[in-house]
Amino acid sequence: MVVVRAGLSPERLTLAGAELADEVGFDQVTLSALARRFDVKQASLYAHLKNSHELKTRIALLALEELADRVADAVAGRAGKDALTAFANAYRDYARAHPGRYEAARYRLDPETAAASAGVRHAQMTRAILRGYDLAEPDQTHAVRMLGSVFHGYASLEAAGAFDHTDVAAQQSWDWTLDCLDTALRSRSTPRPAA
Amino acid sequence: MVVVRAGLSPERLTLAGAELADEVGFDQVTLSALARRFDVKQASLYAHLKNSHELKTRIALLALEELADRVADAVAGRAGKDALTAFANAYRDYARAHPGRYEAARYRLDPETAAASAGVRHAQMTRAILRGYDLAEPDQTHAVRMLGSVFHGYASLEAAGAFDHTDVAAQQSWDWTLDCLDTALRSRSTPRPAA
DNA sequence: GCATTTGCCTATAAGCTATAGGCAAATGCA
DNA sequence: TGCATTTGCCTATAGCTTATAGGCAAATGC
Repeated sequence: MVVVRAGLSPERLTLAGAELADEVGFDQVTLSALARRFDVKQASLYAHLKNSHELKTRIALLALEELADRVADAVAGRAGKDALTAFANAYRDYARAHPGRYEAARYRLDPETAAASAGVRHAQMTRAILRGYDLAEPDQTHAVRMLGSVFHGYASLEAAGAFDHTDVAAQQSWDWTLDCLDTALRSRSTPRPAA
Repeated sequence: MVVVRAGLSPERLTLAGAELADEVGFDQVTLSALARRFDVKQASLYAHLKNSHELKTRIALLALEELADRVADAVAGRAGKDALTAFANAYRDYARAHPGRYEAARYRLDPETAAASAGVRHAQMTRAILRGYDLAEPDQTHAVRMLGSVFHGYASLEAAGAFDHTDVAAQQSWDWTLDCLDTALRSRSTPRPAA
C-alpha cells in the first residue's frame, strides 16, 4: 500500500482556489471543494491554512496582485487618454477573464493586510494616469474615486448580466464611457493657461 | 400549556430578513438566524418559504422596490442636473442607510423574476433623467450604463471602506463626480443647434 | 360540534468549518 | 546505515447550515 503525498502547500491551494473561483464563483470556494480537487480529506488542509478566511484572503491578494500587474503592463509608456483607455481595458478584461478572482479582489481585508496588498499599487497607478490631466488636490482624489467607481461598477454590472437585456453591445458603451470620462477630466484640468 | 402561534408569513419573514441583512450583512442572512429571531424552529420556515433562495430573492425584490420608490420620490418634479443629483443622492443614501438591503438588490435573479421586478423601473427612471440631456440612441443606452456603473460602483466601494484611507470626505468626491457627469452628459447632447 | 386545514413541532440526513489525536512517510543527523 | 524527529495526511467528532418527512394541536369551515 504505497501512499503518495499530495504535495499541498498554501501557494498551490491558493492557486487552485483561484481557479475554482473562476469556475464556480468566489462564494462557492470551500475547503471541502478544494480538498476534493486534490483528492484529499478536508481536514488535511488545515495543516496549510489557518481557516477558510485565510484561503479567501490569499486568493484576494493573488487577484489584486495579478490585476495590478496587468494594469501596470498596459499603461507602461502611455499617457493621457491612451493611458486611461489602457488602464480601463486591462481592468475590464481581467474581470471578464477571471470573474471569480475579480470577485475575490473585492473580499474585505483587514486594514493591515490591505495596506500591504497590491491595492495600494492600484491607487498609485490611477494617480499616475491622472498626471496627464493636470488635476490639483483634492480634485485628483475625487477623480481617483470616480474612475474606480466607474471601472468597478461597470465590471460588476456586466458580470451580473445587467447589460444583457438591451441589444447594444457592452463594448460600445464601454468605449463611449471612456470617451466621456476623458472629456470630463480634461475639462477639469487646472493649469491650462488659456481657458 | 398554552401554545401561541408565531404568526409567520412570507412578508414578515422577508421584512425581518431585510432588517437582519442591514444588521449583519446579506450573506449572513440564514434561515436559522431568522428562525431564532422569531423564536421558532428553523424547519418551520419551510411552510412559508420554499428555500433560502426564495428568502434572498424576496429580500432582493423588496430592496429594489424600496430603492425605486425613493428614487422616484426624489426625482419627481425635477429635471436636468437637479434630477441627476436627486437620483444619485437617493441611490447613495439608500445604500448607506441599508447596506444589507443594498447588497440584496444585487442578488442575481432569474431572468423572469428580474423582468417582473422594480429593476425595470430603475432603468426607466434613469432614461427619464437623461431626457434633460437630449441624447439619441444608442448614446442614451450608453449613458444609462455609465450612470448605473458610477452609482453602483461608488456605493459599493464606499460600503467596502475603500474611501476610508484618504482624508478627503466621500461627500465631496461624490458632489464632484456628479458635477463631472453633468458636464460630460451635456457635452454629448445632440440637438444643441450651435456646436 | 365535527372535519379539515394550517402552523409549528421533532427527527433526520447531508454538507460545511473546525479541532484533536494518530500513524506512516520524509527528513535530520550521527 | 539506523534511529529520532518532523511533517503530511488520516479518522473521529462536534457544531453549524439547508432541507425533507411525518406528527400533533390550534384554528377554521360548515
